[in-house]
Amino acid sequence: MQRQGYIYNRAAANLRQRVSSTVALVINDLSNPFFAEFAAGVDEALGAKGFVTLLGSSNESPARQRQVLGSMIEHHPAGIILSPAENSDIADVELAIGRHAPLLVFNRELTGAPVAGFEYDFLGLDNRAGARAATARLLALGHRRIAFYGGHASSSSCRERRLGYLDALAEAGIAVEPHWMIETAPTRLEANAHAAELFAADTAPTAAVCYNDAVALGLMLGLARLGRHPGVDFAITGFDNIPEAAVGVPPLTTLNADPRARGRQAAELLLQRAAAPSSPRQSIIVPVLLTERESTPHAPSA
Amino acid sequence: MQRQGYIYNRAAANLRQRVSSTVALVINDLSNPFFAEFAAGVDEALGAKGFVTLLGSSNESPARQRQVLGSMIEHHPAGIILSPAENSDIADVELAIGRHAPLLVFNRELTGAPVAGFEYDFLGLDNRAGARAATARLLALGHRRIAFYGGHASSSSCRERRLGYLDALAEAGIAVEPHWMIETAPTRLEANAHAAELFAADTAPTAAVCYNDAVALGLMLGLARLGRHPGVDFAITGFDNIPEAAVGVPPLTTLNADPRARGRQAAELLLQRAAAPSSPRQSIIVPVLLTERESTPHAPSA
DNA sequence: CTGAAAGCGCTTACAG
DNA sequence: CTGAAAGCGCTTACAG
Repeated sequence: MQRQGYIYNRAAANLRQRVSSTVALVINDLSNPFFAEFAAGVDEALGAKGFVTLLGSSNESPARQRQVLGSMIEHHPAGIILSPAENSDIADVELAIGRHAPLLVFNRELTGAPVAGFEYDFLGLDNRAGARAATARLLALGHRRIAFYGGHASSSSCRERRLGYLDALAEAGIAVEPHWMIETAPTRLEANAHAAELFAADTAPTAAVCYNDAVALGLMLGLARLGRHPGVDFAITGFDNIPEAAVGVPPLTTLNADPRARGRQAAELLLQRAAAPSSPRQSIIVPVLLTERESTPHAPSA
Repeated sequence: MQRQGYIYNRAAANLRQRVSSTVALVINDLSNPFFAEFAAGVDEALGAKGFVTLLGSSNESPARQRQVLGSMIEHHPAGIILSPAENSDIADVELAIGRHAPLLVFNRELTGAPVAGFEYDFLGLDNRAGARAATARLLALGHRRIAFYGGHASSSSCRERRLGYLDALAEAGIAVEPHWMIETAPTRLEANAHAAELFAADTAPTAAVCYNDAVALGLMLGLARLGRHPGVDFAITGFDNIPEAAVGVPPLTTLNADPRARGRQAAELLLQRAAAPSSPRQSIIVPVLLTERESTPHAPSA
């Protein structure tokens, strides 16, 4: 049959059968290893089920995201997996895709008021419980002055992680000093630059729960610059468990989000949803587990 | 028109018009930042021209790559951008996609004998000239014992980079000691583990040209473990200029491959090709420029 | 059971 | 210039 170079035309078949063999994947930032791993996981699971991934990238721009979604929806995908750009509105997304394909939102909640009749599934990390576990571990190691370092409070994941941190401190009966909560862009560079703020007052922390691994690695550099020794006289935890975390100096204690597994999970949830469009929407919050490495020494006995 | 939720069916339009608005992108390893950036660049440029990216991932497996290409080709893309898995054969690729879509190969040459009538464009980096420039710079800084560190000699990019290194040393009239060429997997972890091999003989190098940035960053950790101080008593260069290179300790002198720009370039080349299917095939080798940072001190004056 | 016809949602070439 | 018909490559429901 195909010895003469015949190639099956799946688009024609899909048109006739009124089904789709594609799934759209729209990512806020492919150059972030966390999302790149997620995309790899999605593609892996979709490929295994015979689906092809339509890739789109929003670069954290809601305008670009709208455009990309609009272009994707014209290919009538079986579903859409969206890791939203910061500050992307429910109403915007609804406008772009209508109700023509099931939507799975990953990692961040959409902002704005719900739109009547527009529903979607959600897959996210248990940011609050994760940050709480990291903070609790530092408390168990004897730390009493613990900072929450990095991230933008405008992002839902940062707010949730801060809550978990506050939960743990409140439970231990510790009042948080204002200068223990330091806001930075969630990048290595910015985290490096703000390290000195931790030591601006005399109730300086002996440990920091960082917003994510990039921030934690940046803070390590910043501390070294200030003559401190992370993993020796200062304890640091991260969030995500990116590959660099294990090979940092010192190796970083962090929360394991396993983005590749999340990608596979997202793909499977979406395909289930596509098969059962009217069953109730789900919101799945995945627990994240602490992976202990050498960056979290005991508190100084002083 | 679309107030009532009408959505244009581009697949039907493509079928009727006998054109395609998709391009397939098959990547060997999305979790490598270099390729993730490349993918982001491709998607960006394709999106701007109204094309949608079909994403596939081979995970460095030629078998999986064949399968992915087969599944992509059924969607009749306007073209295929392939960053091949290691050891993927021309004949294999031809079998999977036939001559139904123009092919652009990125970064690595396909292996095996050419297949008559099966042609493709190629976009790659000037590995040889790049490595040569890095080596020449180390020579200019006074280094005389320079290693080539990391990478698998079975990969064409590693062989090419080694040739550039040898070019520069030969030009300077320096004979290479066997233990100056150390093979490791191209990862941070492996590069870290083999650092001691540099100092196994008494003609130990004072500098190393590394296969890529991951290897260079790993080697830095390994040197620190051995009580050496990269950027002070040992010079290191990388290859790629991944984001981590600029924020390492010390910041890494490296060759700027700008994968995102390569992605945009690949997309544009492919669309040109799709518009002019019969013009002669091109092989474009992009120069890579040295970005100097603090990891390359002068040779010790001893 | 086999084979010709109708139809998915578009676009285009052709008749009125 | 407008409107109905044909056709892209498939699948499916129906006639023989």
